[in-house]
Amino acid sequence: MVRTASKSSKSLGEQAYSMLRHEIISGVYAPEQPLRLAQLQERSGIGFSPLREALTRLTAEGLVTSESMRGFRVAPLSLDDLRDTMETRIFVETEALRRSIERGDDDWEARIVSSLHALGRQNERSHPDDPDSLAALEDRHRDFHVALISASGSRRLEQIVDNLYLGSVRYRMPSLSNLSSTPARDLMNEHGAIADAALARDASRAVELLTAHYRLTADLLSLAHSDRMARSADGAGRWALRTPPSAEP
Amino acid sequence: MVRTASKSSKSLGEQAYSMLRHEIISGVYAPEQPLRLAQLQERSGIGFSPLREALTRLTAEGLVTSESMRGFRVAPLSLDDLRDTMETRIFVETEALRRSIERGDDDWEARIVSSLHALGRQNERSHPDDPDSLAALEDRHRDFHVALISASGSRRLEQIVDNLYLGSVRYRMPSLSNLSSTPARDLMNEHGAIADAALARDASRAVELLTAHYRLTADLLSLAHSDRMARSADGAGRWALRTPPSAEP
DNA sequence: GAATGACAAATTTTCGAAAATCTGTTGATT
DNA sequence: AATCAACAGATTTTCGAAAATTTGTCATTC
Repeated sequence: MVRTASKSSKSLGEQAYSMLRHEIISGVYAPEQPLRLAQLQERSGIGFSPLREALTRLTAEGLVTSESMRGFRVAPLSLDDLRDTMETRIFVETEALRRSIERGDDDWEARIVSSLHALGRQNERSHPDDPDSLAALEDRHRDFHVALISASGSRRLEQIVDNLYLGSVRYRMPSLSNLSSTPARDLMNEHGAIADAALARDASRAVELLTAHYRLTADLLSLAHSDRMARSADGAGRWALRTPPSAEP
Repeated sequence: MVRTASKSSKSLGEQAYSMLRHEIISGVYAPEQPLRLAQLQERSGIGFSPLREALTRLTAEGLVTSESMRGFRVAPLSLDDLRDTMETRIFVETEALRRSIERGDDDWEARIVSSLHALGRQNERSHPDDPDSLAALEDRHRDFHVALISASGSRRLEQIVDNLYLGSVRYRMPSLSNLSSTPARDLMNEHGAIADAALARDASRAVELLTAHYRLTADLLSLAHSDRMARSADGAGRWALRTPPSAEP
């Protein structure tokens, strides 16, 4: 029913993967909601095999859970997991940042400057009501953090960072519109300060700023998340943003 | 052709997954060797769909690589990756160990004692010529290291440890027979010392011992690995241990 | 009324063939 | 000789139906 709308060069499996990944991240499906193959096929026009492949991959990445003969569900969210994820990010990314500051060359500096610039531009351009622009903003945000640690010299560390980012972005998306407009927080300033410290090769300051940045994010997201939990306790405001295809019993 | 030989309660996809995982880890297939569906179907009697699912999952876990319309291959091995993986293990596991020593309760201590004991028993029982006993030894070894950090309080950290273990075990397997019989190394003593320090809540000593343990492992594996690379350069001793089903051009 | 079992519906999982894509070869052309 | 197109064979990817499994219902029994 809903068009797939993607590049034709990728296999259907890849298309299904990016589609589902995007939909889960942006909260189209509620946590723990079953992902039924017939339903997904209906929605996307993609057959069982590619859908299954995508779901298997998402399961391995932690966005989806599966039980042996009972199919797939959107992975749950919890305050504990949010905290754990953010603290682990701090632990891993500060190390990667230290190493990058130690080893970074001109290209690394250039990547930081340019990704920070792109983030700023998208930030001006983005509007809280436009989901596409928010997704783009999220991508720029990710690019910046990737750039910061891109001279760590450890492929493994970078993979871990990427995976942890994926684990945390789900908590951010639904409240991004709130956050970016919160006057109490000037994200661009925080990012700029981190970039400055990194470029000045001031490792301890950069690490300090990055840690504060993530701790603050964690706290704000915790707040937003417990709000949501509270609200979804009464039946009124359900979580799913679009097309809750069939309410759960 | 080759019997599947597994519990019937699991889906074929799961069976295919554990089978392939085991075969790749134990070096049945050479790194970079293409894994052709027809071939795997022949070998296992399992259909395309479950095999594909298993390969997708293994790809997400880093044991297999895939290119869009060219199928799957066994992931490559390299000295750089070995070093990176081991250093990252040190970084992550020492932190997890510190936290476990801080937070561990009676159950944690019991898990350490019992897994160390099981490791010792399997070590006596194992014979270098029996692949099954070596696989069992490897499992006990893993259990012990998992037990050490099992009180870290961070699910994410534990997942990362598990994934890194998977990344490193491939380097160990083929040379396990050499290693365990090397007189220069008394693995059981190393493990015992680590366990003692952990149980005595001596964090810095435990971390020091664990680091030395992994560094030594990394060095020995590096040696074994460059030996293999050198030997496989001339055509004679190919890498694959069993059934190189059809030589690559 | 609770528990049990049998049956029907819904869903996942698997298979085998068809479609799409890649690889290598042959032969014609420049 | 090098380049290229067309073709055949091999391989991956996808589809749709069949098989296996779980879930829900309803009558029967205790």
